[in-house]
Amino acid sequence: MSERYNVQVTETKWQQYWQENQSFRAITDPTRPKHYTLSMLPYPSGRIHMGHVRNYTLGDVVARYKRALGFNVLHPMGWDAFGLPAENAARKSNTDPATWTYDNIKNMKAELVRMGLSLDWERELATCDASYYKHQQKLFLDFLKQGLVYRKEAWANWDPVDNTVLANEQVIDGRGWRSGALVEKKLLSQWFFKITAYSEELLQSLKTLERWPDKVRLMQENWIGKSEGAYVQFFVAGSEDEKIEVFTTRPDTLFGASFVAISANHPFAKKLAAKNEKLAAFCTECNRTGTSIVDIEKGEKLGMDTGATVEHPFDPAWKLPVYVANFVLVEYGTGAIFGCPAHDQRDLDFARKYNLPVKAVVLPEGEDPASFTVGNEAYTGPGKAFNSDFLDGLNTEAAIKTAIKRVEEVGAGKGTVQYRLRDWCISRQRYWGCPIPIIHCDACGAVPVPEKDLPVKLPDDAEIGRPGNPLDCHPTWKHVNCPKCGKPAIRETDTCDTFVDSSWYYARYCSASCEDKPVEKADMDYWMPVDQYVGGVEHAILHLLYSRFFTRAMKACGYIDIDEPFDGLFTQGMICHESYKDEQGEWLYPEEVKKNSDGTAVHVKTGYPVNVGRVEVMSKSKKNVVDPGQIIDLYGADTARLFVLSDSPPERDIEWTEAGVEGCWRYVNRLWRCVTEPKFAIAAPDEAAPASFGDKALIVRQMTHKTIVEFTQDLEGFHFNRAVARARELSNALDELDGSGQGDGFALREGLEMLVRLLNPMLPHITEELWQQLGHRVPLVKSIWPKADPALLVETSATIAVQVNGKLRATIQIAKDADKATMETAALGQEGVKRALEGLSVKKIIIVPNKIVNIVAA
RNA sequence: GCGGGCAUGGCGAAAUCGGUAGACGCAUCAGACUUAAAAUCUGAAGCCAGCAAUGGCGUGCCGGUUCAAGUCCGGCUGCCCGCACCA
Repeated sequence: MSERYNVQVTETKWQQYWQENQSFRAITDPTRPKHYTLSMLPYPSGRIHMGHVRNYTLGDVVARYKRALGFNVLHPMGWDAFGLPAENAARKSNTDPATWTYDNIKNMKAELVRMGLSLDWERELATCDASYYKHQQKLFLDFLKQGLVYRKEAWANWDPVDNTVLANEQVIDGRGWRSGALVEKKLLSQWFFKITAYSEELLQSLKTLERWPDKVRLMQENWIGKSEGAYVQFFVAGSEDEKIEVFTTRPDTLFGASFVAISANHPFAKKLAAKNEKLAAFCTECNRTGTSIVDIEKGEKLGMDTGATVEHPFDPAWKLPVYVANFVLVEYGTGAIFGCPAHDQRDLDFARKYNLPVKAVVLPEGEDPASFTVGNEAYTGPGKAFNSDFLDGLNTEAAIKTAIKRVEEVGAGKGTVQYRLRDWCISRQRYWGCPIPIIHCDACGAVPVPEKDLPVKLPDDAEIGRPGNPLDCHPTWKHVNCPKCGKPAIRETDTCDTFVDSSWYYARYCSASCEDKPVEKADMDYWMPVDQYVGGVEHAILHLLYSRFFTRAMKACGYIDIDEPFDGLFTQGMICHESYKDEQGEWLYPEEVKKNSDGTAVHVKTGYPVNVGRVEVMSKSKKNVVDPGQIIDLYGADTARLFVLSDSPPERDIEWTEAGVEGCWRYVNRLWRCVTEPKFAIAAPDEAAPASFGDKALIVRQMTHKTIVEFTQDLEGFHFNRAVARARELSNALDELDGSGQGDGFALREGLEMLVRLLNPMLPHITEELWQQLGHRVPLVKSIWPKADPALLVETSATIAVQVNGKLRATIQIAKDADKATMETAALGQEGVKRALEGLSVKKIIIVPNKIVNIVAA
């Protein structure tokens, strides 16, 4: 009788072994094929959560599997360590963001180590470390030289009480989250990355990303939002040269125009507002809405007639009213649109509200031009132009071309391509971020910090608690001399958006120890691109798009030769959990809540009732998180890993429940017993296969080899839940052996060894231990992935379903590839089939070899 | 509002080439072992009717194509994610 499985001892033993042997150290070696497995780097919130466990387990399975296939695997980890939560925590507990962040990193690293991840910790980085961000500052300066960085005014959410810029997240129902003050929009001079320089390239290149999910490519395509159309100018009536330019994708509907709408921040609106108090008030009101698109799109569509009119480009005598509208954004297109209510729903709603004409100019197929009208639903589809002068009779596609041609002929605009994608504003008016390396001089303007002066370090004595930007308020930090003229000047006090930090970390891992430049070209050439990137689907657009831009920008600066950083992408589903709020509306952690059997819940300490909220994505801000550390304490890392791999496909969202972990724990123990306490003697490690096998042993061997093939396919295809199910099926099959048949001992050893080897990427600790118990000296971490014996994969018979009128009436066992006549005879001979055919005559028999016989009868 | 996705037993799911719906597991129930419990082992089970054999119904809803639909097509409904200053 061998001992009960001791998780702690085994897991610690192998974690030490890996560390002592540097089993996962990746060394640049151009003679070997490489595989770069990357999981998205975590934000150091303090503790790992189940989403991390899922993400890193998926990545680790890939890394370990690829290592077993013989690849030189790079599998690094780091910390996305700048950001708002550190400032908030600092404010709350009166510490500084750096201490809070580094403490969190220390704790979380210990937890990751306990998960048994095959990471190369030598390459660990933290984005808040000057040794990282000094290179980021260098990249900023390089991009600046390449013309990829510029400065312009942009709107920000402004809290007038706290004197601070608010993130969209900090704007709640139009008010600042702390002060409760009504949020205003404020124009600030900010830094931008010129991502739009690559709009077309970023769009076209999506086609080459074959190992990305279609949905992510589609989302990015829509985000870039290429549209073909025209700029059209509307001259302001009664003015010689003043005009409003609009962009439209539907110039074919110009004859259906009934108004022009401009943004509250359009120059023309500002000019009019200067002389019109009511209009000025309306414009101010428009600017109260937050900067997020959701607020604007969901809010009530409002407009105000400016009293000004413009001339229709095809008929100067035709005058259209000009409105200021809250849904027209100055940063999109030209900040102005023309409204064609009959063929655009938003324009129609607007027209109905303000009693503007609705004139149909596109006739849907099959409609009569005399009777076709638009009610409260705009017709946005294609058709034939009518009521449209020279466009009459043309289909939509031809009408668009003809309209553009005419617009160009009359000098009222030109055909163009437009993208929805906007340049990336990287300025943040916050402390805990990478300082932007610029010095503002009254005489010289914005002067780059000389490279020898990098890094521009954050001061460690900034006051976080006060209103306003801590860097700006710091007594000394921002005061420097201009590098150009030497006169007193002021440092840029904006820091970088944290998306900048995470846009190139994957490249830095490859050259983690390089001190004098961001990356080493030789490392880029060998390791990049990332072969398999794994992360949350919530990053499908921004992070991935920014990283794609960064790679191109780094290429422009000569750091790298590739365009696309991530060759393969897997987006895992998210982990959801119920959320809880106390009576004051404060979020509560699950462990603070006791659930009653009737679904209600109370606070553990106070006993007060708790509101049970929806099941939603686990997030720190909502506290609906579960601590994986406790799971590992109780059951060990292997069980926790198996749990997140079992049951649900990795791309799907899952709801965390306590149930299920126990089942995985039982399986881990069952595996242990199968090897350490076999029901009968298994063959010796080096024993040759017997000359022949009994029926059961043969079936088990076939199953073993089939499992190798299918398990491997499932790993390749990221179907880890199926792979787990197959491993369990093989376990069940091995249990059927009793040692009485010929070759049972051999079949059992073979099956157990394969099981242990296949499960190694998922359960790295226990499988190493069992492999050793099975008498092997070379650990699995240094072993090659198993291969199936083709002779054992040949199938000799098939199970055929027999249907009568599409309903299953019998199944038959028949030799594989039996001919149709044999199948038909066998099918008609079945009792169930005869019964179902009683009183009917056979009309037709459909036979699919090796699959089905369907008898159609009436 | 716009863009993207998902929907199968009490629960997580499998069936990705249109061909036996529910593999594998969780929870449940019954039995074995035990003084007892835990652990372990054996067995049952989609739902409805029936002692059973068996029959009917079943993949969110409505309709279509097909010998055959979870799978393909059209139209809904519900839920989830992203929307540019959360990371």
